[in-house]
Amino acid sequence: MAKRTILLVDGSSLAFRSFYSILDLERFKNANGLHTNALFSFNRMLDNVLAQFEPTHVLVAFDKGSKTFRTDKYADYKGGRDKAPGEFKEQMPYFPILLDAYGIRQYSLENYEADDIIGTLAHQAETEDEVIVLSGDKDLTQLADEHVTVYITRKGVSELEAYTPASIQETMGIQPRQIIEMKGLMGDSSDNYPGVTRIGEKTALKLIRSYDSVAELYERIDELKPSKMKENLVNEKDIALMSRDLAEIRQDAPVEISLEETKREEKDVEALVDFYREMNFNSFLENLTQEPGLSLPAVEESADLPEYTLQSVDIIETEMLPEKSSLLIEHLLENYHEGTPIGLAWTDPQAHVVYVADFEGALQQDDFRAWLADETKAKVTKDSKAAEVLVHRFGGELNGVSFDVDIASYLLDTHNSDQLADMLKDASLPAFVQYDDIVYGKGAKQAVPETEVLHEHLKTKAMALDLLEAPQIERLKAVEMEDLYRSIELPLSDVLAQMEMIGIKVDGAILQERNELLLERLAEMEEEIYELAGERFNINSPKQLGVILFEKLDLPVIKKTKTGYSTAAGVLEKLVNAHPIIAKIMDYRQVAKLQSTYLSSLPEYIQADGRIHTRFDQTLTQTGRLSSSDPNLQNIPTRLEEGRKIRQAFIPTEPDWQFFGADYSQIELRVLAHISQDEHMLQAFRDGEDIHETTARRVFNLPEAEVVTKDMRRQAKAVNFGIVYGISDYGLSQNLNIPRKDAKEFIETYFAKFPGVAKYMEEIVALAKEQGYVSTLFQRRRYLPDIKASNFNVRSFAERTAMNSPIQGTAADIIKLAMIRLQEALDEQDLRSRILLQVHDELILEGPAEEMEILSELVPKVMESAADLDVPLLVEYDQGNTWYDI
DNA sequence: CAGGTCACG
DNA sequence: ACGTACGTGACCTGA
Repeated sequence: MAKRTILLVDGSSLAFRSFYSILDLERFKNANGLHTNALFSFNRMLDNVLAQFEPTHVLVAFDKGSKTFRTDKYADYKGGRDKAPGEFKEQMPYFPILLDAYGIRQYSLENYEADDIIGTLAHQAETEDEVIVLSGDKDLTQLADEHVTVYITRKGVSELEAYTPASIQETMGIQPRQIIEMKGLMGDSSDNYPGVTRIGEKTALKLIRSYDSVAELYERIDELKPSKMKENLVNEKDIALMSRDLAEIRQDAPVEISLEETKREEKDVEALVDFYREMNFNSFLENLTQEPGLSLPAVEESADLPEYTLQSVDIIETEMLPEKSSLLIEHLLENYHEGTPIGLAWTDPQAHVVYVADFEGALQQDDFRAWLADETKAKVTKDSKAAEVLVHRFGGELNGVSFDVDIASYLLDTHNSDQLADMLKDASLPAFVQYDDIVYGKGAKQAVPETEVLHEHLKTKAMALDLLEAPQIERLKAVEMEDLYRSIELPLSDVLAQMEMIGIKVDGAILQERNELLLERLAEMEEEIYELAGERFNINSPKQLGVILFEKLDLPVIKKTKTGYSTAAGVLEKLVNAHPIIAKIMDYRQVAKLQSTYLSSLPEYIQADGRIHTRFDQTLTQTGRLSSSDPNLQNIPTRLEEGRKIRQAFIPTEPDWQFFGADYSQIELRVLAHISQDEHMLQAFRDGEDIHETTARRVFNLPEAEVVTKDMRRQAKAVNFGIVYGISDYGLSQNLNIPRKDAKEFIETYFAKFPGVAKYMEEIVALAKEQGYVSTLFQRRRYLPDIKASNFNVRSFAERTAMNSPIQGTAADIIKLAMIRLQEALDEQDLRSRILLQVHDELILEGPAEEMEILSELVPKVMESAADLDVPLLVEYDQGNTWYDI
């Protein structure tokens, strides 16, 4: 018989470990909302293990129910355990499917645990077999012998530690089988059986080393000197014998499967593909295609899908350009402001044709350009903003966008992916489109496939757009977001496209000059810091800095991170009087940030037109805000003067133009006043009061005549921020640098003084628990799957999010609406002024100096009237020659 | 590629 | 008792 390598896996233990090894429940969810973290982690571990050991035989054993012969003997066996979370349990039924697809046998046995199945089979192995036992539970190490090696997972399930008789002898000084004896004496807290009072691992080991076993210990109990320990041993003999019995893994369970039957079968690639598609495990899918000899089965096209024909065209005839169409501009660009798309496809949904063409070639044709620009020709798109920018960059204009599946998908659930296959599944359609990562690869391996493959992919994607529009509209209607979609998000996409295309002019020379200056300064600061530290080290490395501060200089440790000492700004602030090096480091950090993130990087984003074209992501944030990237122009420094100067490099397009900035004053607190209907807050805003001052006056119980000091206002301001964020005493105490108890009192006083706000906070959390989501004034939704989580931290986080999201999200809705109306007004009045940037609660425009007066009227008017709240919206504005000046 | 840090609202 | 303020993106370090 050929040598067998037999892998025996403790499925129950490893499934559970896998769950806790990736606790990102949000990210690991498939399109149906099923959590997939345990399955994913288990699968990854399985791949590693199969590759490492190349077993010829594999069996995965599972527990069967919670009733076993052990619970018969001791009712509390494994009692007192927390119930497995629902997020884990829902994944259990899928382990068998995964393992079946892998061609791996599974087994479970009434009244026995997985351990016993493994013990029994390991025992049946022949001497020439190599047996590998894999578990997350150290109890199984008792099975180790000459031909059985036990591997226990570490660090989640990512590492394996081998246990052999030799290694156990070395670390514990006993034989593997004696682990049972040791457990008999010490018990096991996780399996919840007792052991002898006051005997822990150390004592148990000592006794077993001397007496070999529990049985022998009691035979020779007289050899023990009288002691409390001896008394306990004598008194609790029954317990010791029972615990020993519970600890022993059976090697004679009535297992009805033979080792030979665990021979591995071929992977069932089709089943695995189905499984991975269902779970959205794209990386596994991709790996599968790269295994030699395997070809990915085509995604099945369901019978009830319309048949489309693919037509590749060079010369585009007018009859190929329908009244209504789905338009796909395919690109692999990280940043669509540079580079060239790899393809173009559009549909004729009536004729069931997908036309595929070369993007650049098509844009050189007048008929096609006219069709793109014709706003009466409706186009369903995916990421219309990118499409618009790309068409524009290649000499065309895109009008008539009637639908954007990315935006719809995002509104339906902010967690949704941008992959068409996922959207099809969400719409209960067959997911006949391949994932882009699979067709194109990802990272360094990304490449354009051969034409036939590319065209087929473009065809299915374009078809998907045709099919998705109707169901997505239906779903938007069903959740009352069609209005948000049509009145805000879709028109906003066009406004953002214009803003991105216009870009903002930047004087690179100013930045470069300043960059060199700061580089010199940094070098000097480094030397000073080395001097004070007494050695050279990398100041940018929190790890090295931690060693210097908290070991070498022995400064008090204020806070720890997962990996070591925290050296964050808040910590350094507390240490500033403890050592002169601290101030230098704070200074260094500030300058280094400016230098690396802004001064050295921004010039690289200046394109040939002398302008920076950021991208605004409209389908990313969980609250409805925009985000900006490559570069992020929403976090250009302003709070500190030194950083704020960077804004001097942002200049208007023409010498006689100016910037115009307008921002909402306290928009989030105004929204809160409106949503909560707190009478005091409403009154304060209606009376035009300074909200932080009013808050201070109420919280500190100041009579009319008394003045609110700066410090009172500062503290009240922090509380107001905290309220908007979903306050916690700890957070406030950190922010104000006050004891947690004081912060707690602060919050209680606040809620007593603003009972409407307190009521809102309670009600919104209750509502979130009831319906599973919260919404903004404009019906934008954020689902909060964790709102009922059993884990305190996870649940608390969701609760704060429930309080904050309607506020932040409503503010986002309002400014979005303002942007659309403003763009309309600018167009209508034929102004040359234009919107350049949005920074959450402010808009930055540029225009001819002579239009500034008009803007001073128009912009605040449009912004203030964007929403009709029960408090006025107030907009502050300014104009200037650079961004610094507004 | 994750974690720490820090820039913005 | 738990260990956090809400929402982002970019840079650096060091596995």
